[in-house]
Amino acid sequence: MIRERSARVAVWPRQPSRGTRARRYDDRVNTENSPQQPPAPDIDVPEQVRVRLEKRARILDEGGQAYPVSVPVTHTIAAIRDAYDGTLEAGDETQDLVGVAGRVVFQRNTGKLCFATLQDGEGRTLQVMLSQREVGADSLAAFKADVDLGDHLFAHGRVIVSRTGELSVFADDWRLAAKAIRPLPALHKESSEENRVRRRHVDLIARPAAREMVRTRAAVMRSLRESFHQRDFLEIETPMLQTMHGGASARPFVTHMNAYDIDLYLRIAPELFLKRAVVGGVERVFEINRNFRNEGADSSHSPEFAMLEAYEAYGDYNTMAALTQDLVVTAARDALGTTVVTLPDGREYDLGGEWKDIQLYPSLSAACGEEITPHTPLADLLTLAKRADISLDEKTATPGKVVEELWEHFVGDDLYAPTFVRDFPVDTSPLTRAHRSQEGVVEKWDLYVRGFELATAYSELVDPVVQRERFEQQARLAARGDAEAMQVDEEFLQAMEHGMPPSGGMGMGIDRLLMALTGHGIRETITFPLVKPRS
RNA sequence: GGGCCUCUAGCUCAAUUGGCAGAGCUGCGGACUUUUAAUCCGUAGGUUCCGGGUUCGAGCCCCGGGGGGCCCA
Repeated sequence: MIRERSARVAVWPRQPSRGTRARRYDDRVNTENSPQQPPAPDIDVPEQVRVRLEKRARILDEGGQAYPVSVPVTHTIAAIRDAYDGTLEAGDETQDLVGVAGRVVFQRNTGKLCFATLQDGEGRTLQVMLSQREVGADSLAAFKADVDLGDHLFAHGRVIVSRTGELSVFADDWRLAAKAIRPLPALHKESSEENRVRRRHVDLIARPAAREMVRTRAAVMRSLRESFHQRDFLEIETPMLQTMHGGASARPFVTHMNAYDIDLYLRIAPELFLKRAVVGGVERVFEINRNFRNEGADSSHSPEFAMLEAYEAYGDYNTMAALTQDLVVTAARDALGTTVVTLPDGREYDLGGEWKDIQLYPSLSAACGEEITPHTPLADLLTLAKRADISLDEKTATPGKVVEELWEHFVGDDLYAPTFVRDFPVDTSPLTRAHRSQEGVVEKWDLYVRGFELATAYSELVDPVVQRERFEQQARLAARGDAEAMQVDEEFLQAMEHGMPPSGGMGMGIDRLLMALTGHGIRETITFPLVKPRS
């Protein structure tokens, strides 16, 4: 059995506070619950933390509990609100006894009658009233001495409504449910975005929008899975640690496996494994899981992000379009209750109704005023890019890459209402089959919402010979210094050689779906995004 | 990668031309039996992100570094 060293905070007996210097403690000292351990002078402790540590120690000293194993809760805050809100008038008292617990978010301690507002995880609140007449002078004094903002408090008593109309538990008994050592931030002021992200646990206590985002995200995940299950898709988990990186164009993270002494890649996409599952007969398959890309981090990119991929045998990029539209619209209805998204700036767009459907080359030609086709020479495209002030790495530039850059610059940013953009260049889509009727393009669409790419889908390339050629092309790109190019995945090619049925495949960024549905940045949609450590 | 902005008490923010580092909330002590961010009186709380420099004197000016944000690519 592995024993982990427990990290406990050393607490010392009450000392007279003298001077203005912050006290210190050493959180590496294992004191095994002893409040008698002397402080080790190592780390500064703010005054408020010191005071609360002293309260904890005193409570333990006096034989009380700062962290009881449980408290006898009989009702949730929500249950009491639901049962009594609107049924009682100011001053009404019931004989209904309840035991309730929550975090203390406001305290109004008057002389002989104290008020505390308890909050649950959803942000619903309930007032507790503690009267000296009801609980006794000693108990009320202890309440004032022991309970701080941020503590978890348990109260037992009758359900009443105060004279000013606030639904309350009129306590006949109370206990500390868990003592908070760190103070809450000021609840009526917004924290800085950095603090919100770095200390999301505090953000979730303090900010309703943070709580809502977590719940919206959960509702979206649940909705997506439900939509897939209704269509008889199976959910599987494919490897996150891969010996080759492939399935997308992106720089991978590299890690090392000691047992085999080999480098492994954190996956950039689950695509190749999901296709192997389709070859093996899992004909409707999806996965929702994390991808990792070793690229920049900004307001729309995170190095670690949640991805949905789905494959359907005997489907194509048209069936995937219908599927995707339904997934998104259903998720909006399930999570928001409407298909109309209202952005924080007041802007609105509707995910319902018909979605726009445009083609890449014609829409680019119209936007930049020049005819651009799959046959437009690279040199002409580069000239256009230069004129539009788009800087490119000419060493690794291909016609398709430049066309996509041009398209994003001239068209992509303005697409707020959902729009499918169809039929992409061949050389940027090595896993996609050639278009059934148009030369020089592949059957691929990108879905744009709110100015960014939300999803992409292909009629999948299933010809193993063409697939091998495309990989070899990628390998040549890699040799020219393109770090995003795919490697030749022999395992995957052999799987394809066993025969993959004609299929449609789709990938969607889950974080981006949340961004599209809520209008917030990616760091708000991810509960605990990666943040740069402080030095 | 480039440009611009930003970092001050636990939290949110001030600080005039370079001239004694402040407020509100939180904390601590006191008063108060119907409060809603309770109120009132008193009080404590600082490595002004870090390291250099200029200056009689730097939160402020200069150089370098770090964190964060926005815009561009």
